[in-house]
Amino acid sequence: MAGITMDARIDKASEVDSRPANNLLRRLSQADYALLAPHVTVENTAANDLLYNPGDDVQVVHFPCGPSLATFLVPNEDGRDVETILVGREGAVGGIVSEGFLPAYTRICVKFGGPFARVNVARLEAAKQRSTSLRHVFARYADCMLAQIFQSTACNAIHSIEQRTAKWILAAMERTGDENSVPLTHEQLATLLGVGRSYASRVLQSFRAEGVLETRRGSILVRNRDGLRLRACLCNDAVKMHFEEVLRGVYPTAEPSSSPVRG
Amino acid sequence: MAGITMDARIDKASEVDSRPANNLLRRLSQADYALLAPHVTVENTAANDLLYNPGDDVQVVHFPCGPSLATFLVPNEDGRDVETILVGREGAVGGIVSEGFLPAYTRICVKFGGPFARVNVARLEAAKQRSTSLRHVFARYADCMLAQIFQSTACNAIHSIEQRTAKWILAAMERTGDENSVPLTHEQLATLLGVGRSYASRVLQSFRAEGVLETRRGSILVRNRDGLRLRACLCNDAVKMHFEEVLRGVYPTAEPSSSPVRG
DNA sequence: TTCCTTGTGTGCACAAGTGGACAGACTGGA
DNA sequence: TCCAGTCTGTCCACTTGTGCACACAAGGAA
Repeated sequence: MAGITMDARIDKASEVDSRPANNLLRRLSQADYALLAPHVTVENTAANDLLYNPGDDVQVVHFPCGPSLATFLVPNEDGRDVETILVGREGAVGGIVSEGFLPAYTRICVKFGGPFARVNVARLEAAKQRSTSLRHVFARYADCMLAQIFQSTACNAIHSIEQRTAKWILAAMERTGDENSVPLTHEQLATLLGVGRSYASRVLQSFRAEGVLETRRGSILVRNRDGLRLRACLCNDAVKMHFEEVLRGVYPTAEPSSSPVRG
Repeated sequence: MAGITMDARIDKASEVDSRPANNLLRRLSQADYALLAPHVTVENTAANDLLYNPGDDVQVVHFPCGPSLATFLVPNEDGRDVETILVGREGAVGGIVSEGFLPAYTRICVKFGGPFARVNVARLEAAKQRSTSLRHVFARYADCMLAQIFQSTACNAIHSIEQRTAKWILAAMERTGDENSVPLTHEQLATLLGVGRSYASRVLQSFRAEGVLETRRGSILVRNRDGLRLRACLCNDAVKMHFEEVLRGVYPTAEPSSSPVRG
């Protein structure tokens, strides 16, 4: 514990690197993370795994790591779920706002499979009670998540399907860190936007005609990211700005945050 | 303080009645409310007063009382704000999720004027630190508010303007306690739904043709509430159910909660 | 009363999005 | 290698919603 400054710095750096690849967890101070560390486990998930169904007791917070992605689905009278927001390595799902032990309102679903860190919500709440700074990080993230949902509400009200399609693809790529592909069928894209499949195909077709992307069976390859940005609404950017104000460095940047190794 | 049981009971009842007419404040135990009471003030507002603009530091929690109504507006690139959720006497606005002292993401606007109770957010947070039960009431409300926004996101994605119009009118009436009128021009209705004015007029016209409502210059008179319910999506009900599970009795019922005085 | 502003009803041409259909193209597994 | 199931591109008729225009109605101020 009482190492010289240099050692402490090195310890801290390597300690952060050994944490799960989730920006929220990595944002915590060493002391704060130490409160959680004994209760953190990591599990692998596959696409379409369900983390919560409406009405489930929320007892575990899930932190997407690396390229994993979760979404909140709102069930609908026809049985069609509507996808609302994406959560990747910048955040967490489950009891973030409610502080747990309440019935889930939405369904939470793994969109792109991969590792998720898990912490029991009671352990997290206990840690929040012990550390103000830890509590604040989570309150700040809750605020960012709220911003994301608000923006999404507005976006669905007024932006065209073309804009929303482009937005969704960019948002997914930012979070996974994948520079140019999204593993998604037209059908899945249509469902998550809440639109008809044939129209989704047509939008992709128009993007393809303009050289913005290519389509493969089951995936979309982005060829011109700036072109896609031009066709997207600004909802992503608005949310990103709020993240930067409230939780600087947590929102994934375009540059892969992993290895800036040169040489 | 050390009165006999009977006196205490009477004290409590009258004490609740003397609180501002906000269901969240009235839901608090006497002890919890006592922590807040010294810091509660009540102010009158007029329609279109702004409580927060995006970027403002959130320092005060506002509790709509009686028929007052606030809305969260998401600013848009064209300058058109998009209205997202309504908050009436079942809730509060400002720092509910963020716990304050962060820049506001949305604009918060008084939709229908009237009294609002105000509490400094730092005072509220201090009270939450002292009382677990008080903290839980607010965490539960935050969860309900989140549910409301999620539902709104889904609603905007898939429900028709006719359904959303009916939903909005019903939601506003539930909250104000006004049994059959909503003070709104077609223009305002259109703006808050994010649609064109002429189409909003046409939807109202069709409702009128079916005997569901009448229109006056600047207000809408509901003639057949069940008919309106039939034409609305079920989003209101889904949110209401979550309120009942999580914060029973806080969501305003159809019956005016005020004076069940007989004789 | 008269004027002037704001709100309302409606017509029209057009854009956006739906939902069903179907042929052809991929791809994994037998 | 072939088959079956899924995914994709495109067509079509139709509904929903847009945006603009314009005449008329209501109601407060002078």
